[in-house]
Amino acid sequence: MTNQEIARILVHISEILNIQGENPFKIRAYIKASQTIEGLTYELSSLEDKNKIAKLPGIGGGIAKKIMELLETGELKYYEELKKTEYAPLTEFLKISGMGPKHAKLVYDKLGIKTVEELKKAAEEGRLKALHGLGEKVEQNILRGIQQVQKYKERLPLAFIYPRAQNILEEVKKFKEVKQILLAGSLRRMRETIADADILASSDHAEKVMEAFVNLPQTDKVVAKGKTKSSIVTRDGFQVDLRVVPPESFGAASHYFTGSKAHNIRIRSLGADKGLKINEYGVFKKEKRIAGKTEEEIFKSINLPYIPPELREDQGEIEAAQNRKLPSLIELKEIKGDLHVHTDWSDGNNSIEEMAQAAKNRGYQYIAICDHSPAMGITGGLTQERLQKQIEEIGRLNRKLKGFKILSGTEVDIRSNSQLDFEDEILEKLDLVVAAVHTKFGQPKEEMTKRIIKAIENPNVDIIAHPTGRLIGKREPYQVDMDKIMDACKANAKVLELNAYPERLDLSDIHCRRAKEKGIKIVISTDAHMDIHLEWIKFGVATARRGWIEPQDVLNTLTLSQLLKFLGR
DNA sequence: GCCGTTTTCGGCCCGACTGTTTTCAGTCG
Repeated sequence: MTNQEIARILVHISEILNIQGENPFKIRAYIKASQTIEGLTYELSSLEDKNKIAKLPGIGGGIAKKIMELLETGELKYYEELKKTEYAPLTEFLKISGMGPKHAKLVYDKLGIKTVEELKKAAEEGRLKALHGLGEKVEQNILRGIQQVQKYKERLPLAFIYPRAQNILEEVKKFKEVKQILLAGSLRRMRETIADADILASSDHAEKVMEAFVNLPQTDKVVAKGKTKSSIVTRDGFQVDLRVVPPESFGAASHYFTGSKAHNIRIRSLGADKGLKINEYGVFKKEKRIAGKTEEEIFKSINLPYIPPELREDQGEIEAAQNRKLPSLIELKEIKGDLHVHTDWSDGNNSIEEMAQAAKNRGYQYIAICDHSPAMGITGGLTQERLQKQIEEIGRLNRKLKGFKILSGTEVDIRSNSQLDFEDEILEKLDLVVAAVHTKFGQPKEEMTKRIIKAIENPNVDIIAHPTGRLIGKREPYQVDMDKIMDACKANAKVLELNAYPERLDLSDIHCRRAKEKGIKIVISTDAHMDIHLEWIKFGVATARRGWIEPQDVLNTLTLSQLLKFLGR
């Protein structure tokens, strides 16, 4: 059983307990345990010493025992029993915005409603508002919530929300009452998917800002409007929350509004240990505010160095900060080139020269042209002859360009029989070889793992592109043993790509962290099919930062001469 | 259910907004 599956079961347990009205701290314990497991860089099933499970943060004897039962038998009696209880079906209701455990229990207890369909019908017929504690408004909210769930099932990709949220931020920034402003929440932490956008601003006239905010042209619906906090749904169909605090609280509020929730709980509880109350307005000793203007002040009040937003998941960053062992994360400005881009020679939209110029304009020293190989017929993959021609063309362009280098490369297909789609004779002539799986995703884990390892072992291959093949929200990763892949990379001094294409982000943050632990280099590449796609590098860097990656872990932080030396051609 | 050089029992982060209420419960982050 995978970590993902175990985590999902623990969350489901917490949801059932929640509706049953169990102790909230017990419910939180299951959620915390699930988060710990989701953040692990290794599979629990591969753990030799299962006694270590109970030593994981937030996991004690009780949950550890349950996890072991899941690992050993594939089942958990406690969970199976829980699923048979009458409230178990109601967890579906918790996905509906505005509906929590209390309302879920209420509609079941009083009306016997246990499916979303029945709930919708009852709301339409006006039977919910008759219940004690519910009214007209709640009934309408539930109806709207059901429609939302049906319309927007999943969280949206970071790269979709980010520019749109940035647009709204720019609009709000124009209000003259606004002093400071930033994107907060999971957007600031750069999670790969986003449920809603959080924006934080400081002002001495919060109510005026609220008024202007809900009247933005982007607003489709106003979900909530208060004195300091409002929520809208944009025409693009995602929710934006704006919170306004006084300028002297901006740092405290930035920290609070950035989260994660688990990180905040730890920080506030560390404050409480020192007799300090930490909230979004500041750090308070008794009634007296002792900090709050900047985020640094908040961390300092509990003797911690600044923790970058991307690390704030309570996945070890607080301990690392306490021990002064925080990584110095890679930054966008340290990227010196893009080592996986396409051109109009295959399925890209721009010429080699245009891509090179765009890279040069970004301040890069180099770019690697990696068009597809023949097996990728639909992409206009290059034949061996055309690849030879492309090498010559790149040579011509390089003589023309000053202070910039175009590397000739390929994204060669790893065929299902594990053969590469080009002969070694031509691969040898290239500056860089990126290999990738594009077909037969359904292969059994063993075969797929062997298939990729064979490519890693080819001396001409430098990089494995998008190593798990996932498309966020669209396609699950193919079955592959990433531990074995990483070990093969280590043994052969090969590099794993973090593909920054918005729907890929593959390697994931967790895999990055694993790769770092194993001492494997990664390369952050955009897989750009247009010059403007080079911009996506920022989402790749963000994902790497979430994976605790430092500049020395990343191939394309090398200068051109260092890179050529590394490639050794 | 977890956790602990104050503790193995008694704590467990903190506040805004909404709606249905006559002072607060529920939801959300």
